[in-house]
Amino acid sequence: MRPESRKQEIINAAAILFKEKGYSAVTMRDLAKAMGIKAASLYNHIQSKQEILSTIIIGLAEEFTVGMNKIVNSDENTIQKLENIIDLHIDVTLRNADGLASLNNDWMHLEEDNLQYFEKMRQEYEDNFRNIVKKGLEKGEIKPYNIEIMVFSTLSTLRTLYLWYPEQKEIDSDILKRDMISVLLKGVA
Amino acid sequence: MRPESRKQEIINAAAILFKEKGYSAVTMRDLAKAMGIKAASLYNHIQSKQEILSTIIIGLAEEFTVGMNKIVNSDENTIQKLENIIDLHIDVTLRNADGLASLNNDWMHLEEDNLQYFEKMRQEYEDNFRNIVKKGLEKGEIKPYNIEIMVFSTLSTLRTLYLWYPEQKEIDSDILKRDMISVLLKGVA
DNA sequence: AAACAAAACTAACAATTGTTAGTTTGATAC
DNA sequence: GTATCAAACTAACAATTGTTAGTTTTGTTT
Repeated sequence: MRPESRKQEIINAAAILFKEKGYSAVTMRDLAKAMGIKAASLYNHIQSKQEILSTIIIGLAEEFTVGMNKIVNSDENTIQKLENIIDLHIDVTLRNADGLASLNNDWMHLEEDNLQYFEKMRQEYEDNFRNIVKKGLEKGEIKPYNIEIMVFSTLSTLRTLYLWYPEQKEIDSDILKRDMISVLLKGVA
Repeated sequence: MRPESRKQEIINAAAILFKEKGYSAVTMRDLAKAMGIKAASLYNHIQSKQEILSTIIIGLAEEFTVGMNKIVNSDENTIQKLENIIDLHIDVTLRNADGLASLNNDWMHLEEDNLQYFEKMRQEYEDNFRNIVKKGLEKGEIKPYNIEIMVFSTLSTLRTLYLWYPEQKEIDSDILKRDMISVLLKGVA
């Protein structure tokens, strides 16, 4: 286990606090206390509170963008693509559940350039998702319900995984993937 | 349309701002500006910023509690009960989408008594939901997937409706209910 | 027109915010 | 043992925060 840089330790601690109270409610003094140092000392490692937030969010957003592009450019069928998207979300969630809280709830506190960059990535991600569902519907691979409702319900479940999965210590990640695919694609009734 | 009290107007304006930036990032001066008055004038109508938050959240939480209790105590079968829960969420979302943002994202900023009260209601709501699914599974009315995954995926979709539905002006609420029930209960594949 | 209440205002407060400047500590390298 | 450098510290700042006190405006009722 290679030792993390002090900067990364600070970012990890911040992600936990941001998850608990949100970016705006966490002060640099809160973060310093969590690290066992004084607030001013944080600035030996980071440039600003904003830098912490953008590091967390932009990194994750780029992970999703890269993952989605691979899936879009593959030659698998619709169902397999949807399964791979579910996989992607579960993988990222297992690796950085805390950061996903910021991605989901605090992206609007990003400043100018990063905010635009983030919104562009999110838009493209949703468009890619929507197009996969649309093509699957045309090819008859999935049922003819309203596209927006299918996209929304699937995406909102995957986006909220970070809140729920870390609590469920009993469930193995492979079992989660299997049952998640079943529930999202085949329904419960 | 009976004229709303000034207090209620302030609470509605606050809910919109809380939805956009979160409770902690909205200042009383922001809220005053949205109302076209000065911050100090707000205090002729409300007691504190905290009172605004708790009014929004506790009211909604009680609506869900009352609605869920009616469903639990009805003698309908599992699928019908799940349909009624979907209905409940859609109804509340249509009536107060802005307030639901606070319920979902800012409940942790409630203070002592209200925080405990809220957490108790949320716990009981989730327990009721889980028990309905569990009973349906025992009676063979729904498929034998992992209960937590079914509860979580359904609930996360319903809880996030507020983010999405107000944007979809094309979709009629009855059609939404029908397709939502289809997607959540019968799957897409 | 006088009285009253509702709702706005100005001015200020004490506390907290992110951040900077300058200094001290502690370990490693020479 | 001295130089070096990362990483901590103390002290302070200007701005912003929720809120209070006291006053003026506005509109309605008598």
